[in-house]
Parts: sequence; C-alpha cells; structure tokens
Amino acid sequence: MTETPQKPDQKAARVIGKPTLKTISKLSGLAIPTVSRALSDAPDISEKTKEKIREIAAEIGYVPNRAGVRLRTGKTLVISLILAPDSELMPHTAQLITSIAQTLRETPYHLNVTPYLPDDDPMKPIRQIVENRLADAVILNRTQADDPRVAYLLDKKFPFATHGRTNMSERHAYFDYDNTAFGDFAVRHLAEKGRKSIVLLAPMRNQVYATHMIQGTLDAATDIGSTLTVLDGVNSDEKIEDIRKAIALHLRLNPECDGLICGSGVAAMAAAVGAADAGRNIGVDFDIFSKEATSILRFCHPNILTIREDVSEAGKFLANAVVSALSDPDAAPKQGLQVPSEADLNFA
Amino acid sequence: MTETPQKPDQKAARVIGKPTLKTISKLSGLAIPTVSRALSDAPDISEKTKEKIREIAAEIGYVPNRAGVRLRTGKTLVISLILAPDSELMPHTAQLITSIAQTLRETPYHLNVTPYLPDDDPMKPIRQIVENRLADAVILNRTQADDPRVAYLLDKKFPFATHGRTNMSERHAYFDYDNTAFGDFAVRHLAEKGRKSIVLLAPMRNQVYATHMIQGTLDAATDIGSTLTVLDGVNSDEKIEDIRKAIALHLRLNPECDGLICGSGVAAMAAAVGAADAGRNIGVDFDIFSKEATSILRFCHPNILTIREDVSEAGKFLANAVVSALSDPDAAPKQGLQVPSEADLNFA
DNA sequence: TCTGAAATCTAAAACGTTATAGATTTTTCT
DNA sequence: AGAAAAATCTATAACGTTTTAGATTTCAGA
Repeated sequence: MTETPQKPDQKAARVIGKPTLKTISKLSGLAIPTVSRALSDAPDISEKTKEKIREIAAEIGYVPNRAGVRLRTGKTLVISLILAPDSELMPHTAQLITSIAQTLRETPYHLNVTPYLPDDDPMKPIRQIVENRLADAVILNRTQADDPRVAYLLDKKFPFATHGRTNMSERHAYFDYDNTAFGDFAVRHLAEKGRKSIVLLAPMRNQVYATHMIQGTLDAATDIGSTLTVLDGVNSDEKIEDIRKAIALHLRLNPECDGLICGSGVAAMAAAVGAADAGRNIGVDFDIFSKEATSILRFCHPNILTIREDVSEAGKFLANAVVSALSDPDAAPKQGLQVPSEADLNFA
Repeated sequence: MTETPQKPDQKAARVIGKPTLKTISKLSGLAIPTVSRALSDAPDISEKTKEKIREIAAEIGYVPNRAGVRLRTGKTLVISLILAPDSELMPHTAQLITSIAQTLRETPYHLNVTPYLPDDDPMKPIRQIVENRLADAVILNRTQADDPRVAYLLDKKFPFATHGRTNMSERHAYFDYDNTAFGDFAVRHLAEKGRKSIVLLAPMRNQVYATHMIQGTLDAATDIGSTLTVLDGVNSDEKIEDIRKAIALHLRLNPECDGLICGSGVAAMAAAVGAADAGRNIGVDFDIFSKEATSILRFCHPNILTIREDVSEAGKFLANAVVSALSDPDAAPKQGLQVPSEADLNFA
C-alpha cells in the first residue's frame, strides 16, 4: 500500500514524543476538538470522520494523557485502597490487593494503596483523598458497624465500596463474607463430629463481622442444642501468643469444651497450640473449625477443619463495584455476599 | 487581631472550591507566577514576600494540584510497585507493600500497585509505565540474574530499585537479603546441633537469590566439612504439596540426611510435613533451618529453627532509594543488604 | 433558486502549574 | 544626580484535554 498524502496537513506529522490529540489533528487535518469528540464517539461527528480518526489513533498508538484528562475533567482515574492495620492477616491483604489490581487492569483505573497505622487517625487518609480529590473512589476494609469513614463518605457522596458490611450497608456498595452462615456452618459441622460444647474465638468486637459470626454460631447452637461460649477478653486479631494463652486457660477451666470456632487461619494455629497446651488432642477429643484464605493451615494441620474464604472474589467484586458506580452514579450500589458451601470444606 | 484589608485585591478572595495559586494570588495581590516561585523558594523572590505567601498558603490550606503539576512538569508523583506473581509468599508481599506505602507517606509520592500473572509478559507493565510515563519510578521484586526488566529500565534510564540483586546490580538501586550469609549461617547453625548431612531446598533457579543461597551453603559446608545436597527438581516456590512429596522422597532415599535449609517459611512448613512423612522427628533426629518474615512458623513449629527476615526494612529502603534517586538523579544508586545476625534467631 | 434547519466542524477558553523573557523598581557606584 | 547594575516582580506561553458557543457546510422543502 503506497502512502499518497493528499488532503492531510503537510507541515506537520512530526512524530516526536508521545502522540497527543494534536498529533492526530495534524495527521488528519481536523481540529483538535473534533478529534477529541470523535474518539469519545460524540453524536455530532460523522461516522466517516470517526472511523478515520480511530484508525490514525490506533496506528500511532495514541493513549490519552492522564494529566490532561485529570486537569480538565477532575477525574483522576485512580481508585484508592485504604488499608486498615491488621496484625496477622497479611496473606488476606496481599490477595485483596492483587485481585483488585488485576481487575482494574481491564479498566482505565489505577490502584493506589494507602495504609494507616494502628495509632493513626483512620479518617485522615480518607479526608485527604476526598478533599484533595486524589482518587475517584475508595475501597475500605475492616469496617466497623458504625464506621465513621463510611458515614463521612456517604455524607460527602464520594463513591466507595467496603469489604465488610456496616450499619449503613443498604446505602453503599460492599462485599462481605457471610459470617453468619459461617457460624451456622461451623456449629453444625462440629456437631456432626460430636462436638457440642463449643467456644468461639471471635474477631474484634467493633468489627461488624464479629457480630455476624457470634449471631450465626449462637443461633445454630440454640437450634441444635449445642452450648456455645464466646471467648471473652481476647479476639482473633490479637497477638498469637495471647490467643494461645487465653485458649489454653479457657480449656483448662472448661474441661467439657470439645470444639473451637475461629474466623482466621493464623488465630486457628495459635488456638491449636493453646489447645495442645491444655492437653487437648486435636481431631481426637477436640476439634477446631476455621476459615482460611490460603491452604497453608489445612496443609500443616490436616486435623484442623477448614473452610475456604476466597478473598480474590472479594477483590474482584469490590473493584467492579466501584468502577460501575463511577460509570453509573445513580445505579443501586453493588452488594455481594460470599456464602460458605460444602464445596469449600477442606479444599485442596 | 483585626483584619484590615489594605493593598490586597478587593475584588477577589472568593473562597469557593479548592484553593489554587490563583486564590493566593488574589489574596496577596501578587501575580500567580510570583506565588508559585515563592512557594518553591526561588532566589528571585524577596524573603518578605515569601513569608507572606507561605503564611497565606498555610492559612487557607493550599495543596498543589497534582494534575496541574503533572501536566506542566511531566512529574507524576507516583511510584509504581510491579509485583511479580508469587505462589505462597503473600505475607511477604503485603509487608512489602505496606512498608513502602508507609515510607512514601512522608513524601509527595503515591504508591500504585501493578501485579502481573504468571502467564503475562513481565515486560508489559514496565513498558506501559515507561512509555506512557505513568510513574516517576518503579520498584520491582523477584529479580532474575539477567532480568530483562532491569536491562530495559537501565537502557531507558528510568529510575527504579529492585528487591533482590541482578547481574547489573552495581548500576542500580537495590535492597537484598544476604542469602549467602544466610546459607553460611544455616549450615553452621545446623552443624552446632550436630547436623552435618544437609539438603538445601533452594528457590527457583532463575531467581538471583537462589544462586546466593546455594553459594553460601556450599562454601560453608566445604569449610566445616558438612555434606550439602541441593534438592533437585523442586524449589521453594513450588506448590506445598509438591515440596512435601519431594522432601519425603529425598529423605527416604537418603537416610543419613539430618538437616534441611530453606528460605521460605511456608516451604519450611511443607518440608516439615514431608520430613514427618519420611519418619523424621524434627528437633530430635532432624532439624530444619528456615528464614521467615512473620513469626507464625516459629510459633506453630517451635522446633523448626528460624531466622527473621525483616521485609519492612526492605520496603522502607526501597522507597527511600527511589525517592532520593528522583531528587538527585546523578547520585550513586542506593544499595542495601540485610545481613542475618544472631539476634534474629528464633526471634519473638 | 432561495430559506431555514440540520449536520458537521472549528475557535476560544479553561482546568492549575511552571519556565522564560521581559518589565519595573530599588540599590549601588561614580 | 545620573547611569548602570541588581533585585524583584509580571506577562505570556505552554503542558493535553474537553466544553461551549459559534461558524460553516449540506440538505430538505417551498
């Protein structure tokens, strides 16, 4: 195919540096706004022109300049993940980050990560992002029932999604693991093994999912006649050594206790050591039922009963939720629940 | 203090929306470029003016608009972390991300995260970032000896730092754990326990640190008269089930083998199970020496010998390395090595 | 053939920043 | 005091994009 330049502007076509709308404008002989509108498929540009411009754009590998777009439109094309501090559930966090980023790869959005420390003000990163418009939307993890961050974002009408529900869940996008169902599942599963005197090592009480887990286990216990105690004074986010001691103590004081439920793989490991301290023989006279994100727990402690939580699904869902909230701000917030099923038991 | 507006422009001071240079300009009665230059401490602005402008800026909470800066200067104020796919060392990854992000919080840079999958082209994310200038610098992990990403970045003179060394290390910033020293340490430590017939479960061979670890263990073994075998056909990045099988097989075929060295906590767990499969009693007739980023391994398997790798230090170092490379492009690349010490042994 | 509407394009302006060159004022020196 | 030099500030332009209003062309209808 021989290139015979005709109408297109001769003076230009300097292919120096990154191509911009100006480059396409010169190559096509059309004005810059025309090029812009053509590429955004505006109705007042003829199909013929659009086609021509799209062709040139593809050929020279035009990619819109993010700073230009951001300055003009205010859209940052950034999603910010705000990471609450977590003691030991780091694999969980890494999976969340990578799955969100993977999902965003098919969109123009970039992911940036803003962690805060236990003694930082949780509101600070959020306020910075909202006030300085550093992102188009945020994703939060480790939500509390009455989460001030969520209240603030709702008030500011800033797009967001949470990993975990809140009091205000019906008004925002979220993805959650169904910890009520998990609790129910755990109690019944232990009962099948003959364990009906159970202790629950719950998450931090201000985390919503602690409430769910407690509710689920309590209801199921009542239903099938198991006894259930919620372990006091220690939670599954605590340091492993503290968990170990607390479990050992509890089991020594309650010899009849023959089962433990726990929502975190790491905590389950600590609990297992504590149970051994108290003379329990896991799988023989005592059973532990735990959730876990990776398969390490199940692998190292084959006699601990585990059920899989697929954190990647959460990441994927949350990413999609914010992206679609941004593309259609008036649509109902996307909400998802991952329900534990038999298939996830002791997964390979 | 009573505000008595005098010289400052009356017509303006509309405090609507985010304050910009224009806002300060109107409030101060000075031209926008003057304000800009004052805030960047340019020499041709009088100290008195600078003081006045800084005061106003602080008072109204001026924060430079990133899009404006980026468009004008080309600086994105973004550091991009490119995450190579890793099978099981996710806690490692999460720690790296959060420590980098924490460190960057004290700078104007934001961290964004770009993971790629095992079957993706590792060059793609890098090329995108460099060609479209999506970041001012990148940080890479899991480097190979002859890493094409590193070669490309060197060639393009794009600022970066790596977690792990390469063939071209002297020419770029890096932080690495001293796996040679680790290997040495491990062999000697096992020898002290009387274990002198040792197998090494090395990382993937194309990872530079595999070479280091092999070198360190081999040299030390030669030095003190231990025998060392590098386990063939399986590496510490493999699936845990495969590691388990390979270790069990090796130990069955080599009854004299009484020690194992391994660079990953998760792999050590798998190895422990494999050793048990082969009838070894860890801590009694067999010892495992492993590195680990968290304390879980040591906690769950107190009879596995561990030494701490502080990944947070890596993140901190890498973040500082790229930031200072950006502020002083001609300075020698920052290079750091974390050397294992007695103090890190079986840390709490 | 002419009028008005529809279709299609362009010109100008703006988002917030900084570099450059030029303008103005102040200081210094003779 | 007057001229040159230094100090200090301003005007202009540009980065790449999109929105708005306006210009031009095309076409249907009379």
